[in-house]
Amino acid sequence: MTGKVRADVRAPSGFEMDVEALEVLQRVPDETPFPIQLKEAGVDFLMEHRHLWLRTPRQSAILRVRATIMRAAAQYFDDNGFVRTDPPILTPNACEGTSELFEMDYFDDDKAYLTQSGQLYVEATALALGKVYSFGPTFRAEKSKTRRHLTEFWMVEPEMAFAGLPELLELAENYLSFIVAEVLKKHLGDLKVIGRDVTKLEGIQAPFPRLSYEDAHAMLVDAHAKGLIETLHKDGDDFGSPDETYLSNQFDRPVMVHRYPAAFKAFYMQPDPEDPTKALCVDVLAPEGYGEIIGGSERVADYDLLKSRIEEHGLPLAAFQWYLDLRKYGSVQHCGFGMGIERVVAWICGLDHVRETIPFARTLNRIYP
RNA sequence: UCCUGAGUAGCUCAAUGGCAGAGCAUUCGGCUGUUAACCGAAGGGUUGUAGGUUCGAGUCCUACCUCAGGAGCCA
Repeated sequence: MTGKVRADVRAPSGFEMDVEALEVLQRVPDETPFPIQLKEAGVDFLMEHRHLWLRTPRQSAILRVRATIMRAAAQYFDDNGFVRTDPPILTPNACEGTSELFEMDYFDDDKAYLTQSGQLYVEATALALGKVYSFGPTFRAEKSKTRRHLTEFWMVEPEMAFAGLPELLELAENYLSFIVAEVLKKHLGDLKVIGRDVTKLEGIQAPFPRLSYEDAHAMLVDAHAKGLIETLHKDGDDFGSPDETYLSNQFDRPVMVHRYPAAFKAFYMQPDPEDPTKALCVDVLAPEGYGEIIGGSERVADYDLLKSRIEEHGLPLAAFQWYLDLRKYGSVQHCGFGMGIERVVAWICGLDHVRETIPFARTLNRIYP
């Protein structure tokens, strides 16, 4: 359509266009009308028509916000001395275990796996370049059917040499604050279309609350005594989803839970020198029940300790030889975290499910379209 | 893998064990300052699949399939 735009108080937008010419580019047959109505529809139907669902105002708005989040997620690091070093997507071994990987044949005799994290590789580039990050798709073959899980999702992973947990916490809170600010700067209109309460985002500014595992445990015991959560948290156990939801709901900005028991954490996490049963790690829990959006830690820098950790976890030493080399030839303190883009988009947009945060979500039961 | 719930018209949903319906969409007619319009009419069904109980099953029973979101695990 072409024509002249004029102001008109009767129009909701304040403007009307007087059409002077109209050309039909394509006529959709009446018998097969456009399948998506601006009415309520079921999840299965909408996902089956994801390629057309994208044309609705709300879905378009979400993808515009996602694009800004992805740009901001890279820009912050680019502007702060980090070098982008993307790790391989095809990997020879698991990062932390082998149970949840997508496996494929790699030519004649070998197996390859789709990466579930680039972390081990960015440790290598960090020890070469200082401050680095990676940003790309990752894959988990977990049979998780929840509003927070995709089998294919995008992760951004910074890694810093000569830095430890305190620096990592600062990085995380400044990083998230920057991303939220960028979205608020550019997408108030889109957030309105999405129906997001932006007052919840305006307060997302560093510093973020810090909560030790011990203090978090105490809060959960207290909450259970008051009947606010069903199951009693046992000291020394990991937090369950309901625990994390409760904890995050006690704060109006992301809460950084640190120093979990090393017993149930990954083999590469550095023990706390003040209490070696704890790991120098952090989970950042988003507000409003959106769960863990960042997980990170200081890494084991010592060769012998790392080697014994690998053995304790029953992992094949041969596969980690190169990773051990990083400790053999000039090892220094280093740390990093991984942030799941889709969970951040879901949180910032206030969505019910991460499947709306990515153009074509891959989930346990769907790989079409 | 486990738990819970749901499968009825293109979509969203009704229907005490007793004639399978409504709104939206589609078609036709009317109306209209509309923007998820409004008024009238029409067409549209193997009630997820396979068995079973019953005079009679969308409804009750069994198995299976599909989907949902929760647990576990994770970002």
